[in-house]
Amino acid sequence: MRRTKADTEKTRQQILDAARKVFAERGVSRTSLEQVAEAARLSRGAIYWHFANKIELFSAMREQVAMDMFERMGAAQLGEDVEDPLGAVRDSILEILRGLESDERVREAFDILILKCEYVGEFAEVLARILQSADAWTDKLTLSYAHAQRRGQLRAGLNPQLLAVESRSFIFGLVRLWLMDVGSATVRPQAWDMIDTHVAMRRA
Amino acid sequence: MRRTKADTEKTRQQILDAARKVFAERGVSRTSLEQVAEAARLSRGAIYWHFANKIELFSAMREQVAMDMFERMGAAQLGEDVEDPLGAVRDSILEILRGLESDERVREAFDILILKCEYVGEFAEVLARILQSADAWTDKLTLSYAHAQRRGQLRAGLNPQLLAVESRSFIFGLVRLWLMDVGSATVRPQAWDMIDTHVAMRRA
DNA sequence: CATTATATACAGCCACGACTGTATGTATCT
DNA sequence: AGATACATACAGTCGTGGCTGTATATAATG
Repeated sequence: MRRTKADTEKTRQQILDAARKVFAERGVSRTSLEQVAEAARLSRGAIYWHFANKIELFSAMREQVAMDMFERMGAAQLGEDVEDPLGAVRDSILEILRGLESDERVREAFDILILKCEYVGEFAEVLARILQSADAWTDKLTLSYAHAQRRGQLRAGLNPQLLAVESRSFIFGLVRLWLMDVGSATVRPQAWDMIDTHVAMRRA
Repeated sequence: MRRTKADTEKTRQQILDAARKVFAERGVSRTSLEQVAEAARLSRGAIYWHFANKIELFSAMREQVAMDMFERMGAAQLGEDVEDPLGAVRDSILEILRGLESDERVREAFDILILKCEYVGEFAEVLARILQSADAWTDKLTLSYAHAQRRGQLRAGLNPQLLAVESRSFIFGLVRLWLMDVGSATVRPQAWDMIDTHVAMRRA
């Protein structure tokens, strides 16, 4: 059966895709590697060959999507001293929402990370990494707000650093509520307007 | 050994307290009822007498703390047409943070609900209830913002309803980040100032 | 270039422990 | 005596990790 290196990589990707799917459906802890194998139309042997155990699989899945999002966010000129820093902030936030709405992989991954995973034991380390990349993003936000302040775009009496962490909190909560609101009752229809309001309040 | 009804109720409370503790330590799914029993210095028989299974125990634990928080929040005059509606909003939000910092039971419960639980299967229903009570709180926020608008306290061009859901998102995110920030590195020291900033931006 | 040796990439089996739910035993209260 | 409030014993299920088997790719060798 075994063929080329490309096939091996394809198998690995199959496993990652299947894991994301099953994790999102059944939650991480309730998912057995047998179930992942079945979804990938492989055996547990294949999974154990590519990943040492469930956490390594989980981490790999997470990092892959994180890289995707990182690229996506990089498109917005967050942190750079552009003409309209607040516009960059807005674009950056909107990009997250766009990822949630358009990309199923992103949606599933966020769903797992926020609602279908218990951050305990080995998983606690994953939490630290999430916080870490969130910090990096916050630093960029701070820069953009500082630039906005220098350019007189910012409302008086506001601290760029505080604005950044406030924005981060808002977005964390927005994503969580967006995911919780599966019935599209209250959060999802208003998400875009919320972001506009969020940024508008910062304007001078 | 166990005689009066008060003793029975005490046993029940012991179980709930032990469950909260162990859930927070090991996560809900990794916690066996045997471990809860051990922490409560009882046997599994006692747990199965008071609760049908793990979910019922979990739900009971959650509802108890939710009631506590509900009372606590009721103290602030949120939704009422008071002299300073924005102050009521601020007080209400601060009360949450105060609960997190002062009451270990609240802290543990939020920790479980936000970071140590997978909302899958039977637990998905719990999520719906959380969203529900969050909606109720959002309605009160909307009222307060509307009152603020009528009293000219609100900045021009803002929609009370949008402000309310934006606030809700902010708080959800704040609580989550506060819990994630166990090293008290970035979030916790700035939490209070963030809330002040959050409300200040709404002021006319 | 053909053959051989070895590493790779899985599939399948098995032993073990952990947890659940229930059934039964028992002491205390009413 | 009956109901209550537990403790204990038991059976059944499920997941893990390790081990074995094996077919194929890749590298070494002559």
